[in-house]
Amino acid sequence: MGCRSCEKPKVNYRKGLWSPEEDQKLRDYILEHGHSCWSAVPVKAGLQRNGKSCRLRWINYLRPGLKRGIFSQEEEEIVINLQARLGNKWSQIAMHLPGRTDNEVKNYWNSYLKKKVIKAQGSHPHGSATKSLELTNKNLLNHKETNNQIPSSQSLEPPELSTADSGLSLKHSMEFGSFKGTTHHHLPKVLFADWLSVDQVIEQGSGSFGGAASTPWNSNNSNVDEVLRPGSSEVIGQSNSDFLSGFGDTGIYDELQAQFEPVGQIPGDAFFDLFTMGKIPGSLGMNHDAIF
DNA sequence: AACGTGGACAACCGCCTTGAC
DNA sequence: TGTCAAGGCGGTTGTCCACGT
Repeated sequence: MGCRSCEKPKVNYRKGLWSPEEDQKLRDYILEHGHSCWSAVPVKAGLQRNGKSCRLRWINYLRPGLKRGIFSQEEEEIVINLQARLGNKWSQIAMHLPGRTDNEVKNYWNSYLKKKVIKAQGSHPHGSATKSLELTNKNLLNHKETNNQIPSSQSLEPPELSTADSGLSLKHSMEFGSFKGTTHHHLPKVLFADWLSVDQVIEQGSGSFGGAASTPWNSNNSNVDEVLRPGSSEVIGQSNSDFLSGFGDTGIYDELQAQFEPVGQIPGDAFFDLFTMGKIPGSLGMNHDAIF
């Protein structure tokens, strides 16, 4: 872990929100060089941030494959269930939710799900397991029975095919009729990663895409590929492990880079309205299905 | 229209773990 | 084997924005 070869110039690190320009610099740098040493990234990328901040920004916001916006019913149930079993092990919980970060899961829990669970417990004061949780476990059991893909209480490792499962669930959640009503009232955010044509990347970079093609998430399983392929789902076949970390094949990333645009640069009125099939920026094309 | 309030989310802080030296 | 620095993670805080008064 330690990287003593890294230079550590004393810098007055910038704090606070990241500007689009900073995002651009960080993304450009990582796409070209990877991040073998986070402490070196800000220096080499020309950022007045510390390495930790860069890492966090990349993982939580810039990393390809991230899914933003409203949690689906299935995702919500997984969070509730795993939180009940694991406690606040957000990174572990996030492993079961492809495209979600621990920070996002944590925020969602703290701002919404926790209250929901407490409320459910309040309305069902008898028994530790609330009706909602019972339902959750039941649903998860059903998933497991049918797909054998949902984390069991015995194995808290990310299930090999959980992306496929989530993919199915998420696909289901995309159906208008099943769209979950939550307290969220924001329009879905669209990130640069969301319109990344990942299948193209995977196909072109098979085996060389930062090891992505050999991850359990998408290896040896055509179902995963089928489910996660743009057009059928919304996330790319990546786990929440550091995506693209330490890669060296810049050819692929040139391709990626050409497709990326930072979210901060998206005109506010240019969001693709999934539900009304409304406006879509011409530059985006339809090869991104990741709206949420 | 102005102000206050609360929710959502981004980012920071601090601790722990890991690995190089 | 001990020390140190980077990475990882969970808790907390800060900021922005929508909504109500």
